[in-house]
Amino acid sequence: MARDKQIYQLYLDLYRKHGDPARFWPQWCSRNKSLTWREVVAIGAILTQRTSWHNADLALRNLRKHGLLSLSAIAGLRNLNRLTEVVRPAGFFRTKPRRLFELASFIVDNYGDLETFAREDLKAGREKLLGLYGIGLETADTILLYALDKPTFVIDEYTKRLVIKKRLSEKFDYDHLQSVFENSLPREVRVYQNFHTLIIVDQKGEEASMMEMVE
DNA sequence: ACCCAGGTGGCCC
DNA sequence: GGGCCACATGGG
Repeated sequence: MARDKQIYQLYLDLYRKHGDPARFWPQWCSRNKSLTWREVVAIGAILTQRTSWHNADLALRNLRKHGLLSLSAIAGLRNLNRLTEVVRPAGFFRTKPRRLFELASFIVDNYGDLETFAREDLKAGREKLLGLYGIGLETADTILLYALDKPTFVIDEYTKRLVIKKRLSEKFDYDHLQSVFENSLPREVRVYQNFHTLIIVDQKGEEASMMEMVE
């Protein structure tokens, strides 16, 4: 089977096996979309860097409890002392608060909110996110795909493991793997979102802990 | 007492 | 430009 057909078939198989992966997304992401759901996704993308979702979730709950679960609240902070304490469960307390503040002030100062930033086209928005401290390829694509509904495929550790296991590529650098997936799938945001989630759910098991942070 | 988890930036050669 | 390495917390 040609590689592109094989990859799309893999998506169909995973979908059939696990069902609609949207049910694994946190409630604030799937249903009950509040005005700030994009912001929670973007903040979560930074908090979960090299960190279990459970720990990132503890930090998200803490942010909400302290009224800091929004980009404007974070951007308005005088210093990072309180933010540091609040996101501590997510680890990397020296870097993550600064990364959150950089993203928040960039969006708030230049666009006001993520709805407005989402008007940038994919390529321009991606370049701008990548220019921020602490936002690399995976975090940028995660924000673009899940918070801004842009069609860019996220390559993470789970995706790489799948590529190795199924021998989908000989090269493993980010850009190449991304093109392998994007060239094999219909260019649809929902397909990219579903596939990425399914890859994780398939490896972690059905109890994928993304379901936490309910209300 | 280990080992791991949706990465990133800063070194080194 | 690829190949290491520190970074921090909570849970198994």
